[in-house]
Amino acid sequence: MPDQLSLTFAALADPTRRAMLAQLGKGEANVSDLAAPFLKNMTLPAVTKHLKVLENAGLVSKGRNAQYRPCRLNGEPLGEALDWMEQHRIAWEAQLDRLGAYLKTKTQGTRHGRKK
Amino acid sequence: MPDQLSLTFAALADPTRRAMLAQLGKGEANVSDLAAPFLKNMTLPAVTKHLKVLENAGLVSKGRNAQYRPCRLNGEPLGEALDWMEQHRIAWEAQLDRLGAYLKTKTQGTRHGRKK
DNA sequence: TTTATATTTTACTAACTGGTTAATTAACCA
DNA sequence: TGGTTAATTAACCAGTTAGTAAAATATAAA
Repeated sequence: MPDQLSLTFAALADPTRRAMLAQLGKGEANVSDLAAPFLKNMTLPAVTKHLKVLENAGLVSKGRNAQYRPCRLNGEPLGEALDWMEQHRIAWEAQLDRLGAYLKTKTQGTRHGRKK
Repeated sequence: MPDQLSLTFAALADPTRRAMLAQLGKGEANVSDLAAPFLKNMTLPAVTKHLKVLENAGLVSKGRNAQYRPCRLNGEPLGEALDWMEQHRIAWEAQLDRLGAYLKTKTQGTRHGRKK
């Protein structure tokens, strides 16, 4: 049984699932709404499976409304994954500094503006 | 051939690999240095394979020094993954707001330092 | 009650993952 | 030269993943 962080990252490791999450970020959606953009490329059961991965990772929860299953985002595990990355970002960048690379061109401006 | 973002998240979806990245964040390390903390749980070829996943995702690059293979972090794809998450964070949190949930109980304090 | 819509389940693939042991390559050291 | 250390490769296995087609379930609508 993998840890939560691994479940979350694994769930993110697929463009279909990332797109579904992005759409859910705009609000609740039924399975067929979520599936619509992908039905050119895959069948509905395939989408159901992706959704199941997102559910098992705790990123999405599904309700019931008649024959519909309205899905909504659960941001918490995503926040934990983001935390992990933020927590190590400093070290990566330090590593990059050691190579004298990327930082100037990539992380200026607002990108990771958080701290305090 | 999966996209870079998927490769990156897939590489992160394993605690051994995350630990290796964390160690590399502190500086270069040879394969056996990287392997040391895990040799109670797995063999060296297993570590080599994990390292290969990190290399294929472009997160780690390996040099040569005599019989050693000094590995170092390449933070760039990690930054891209972080960007993706940051970019969608707002939407997740908006979604949470809509439910009036979690934020007060879960993210008070420093975690996702966001507005009042 | 029948029919249509929304979604899931089942059963089946092919490919990938994460691990193993044993053998191999590469470079140093005596 | 022979031996040791560092790391990879090869061959194999069990379990998971991502997809399919076809059947089943659940609810609404006529």
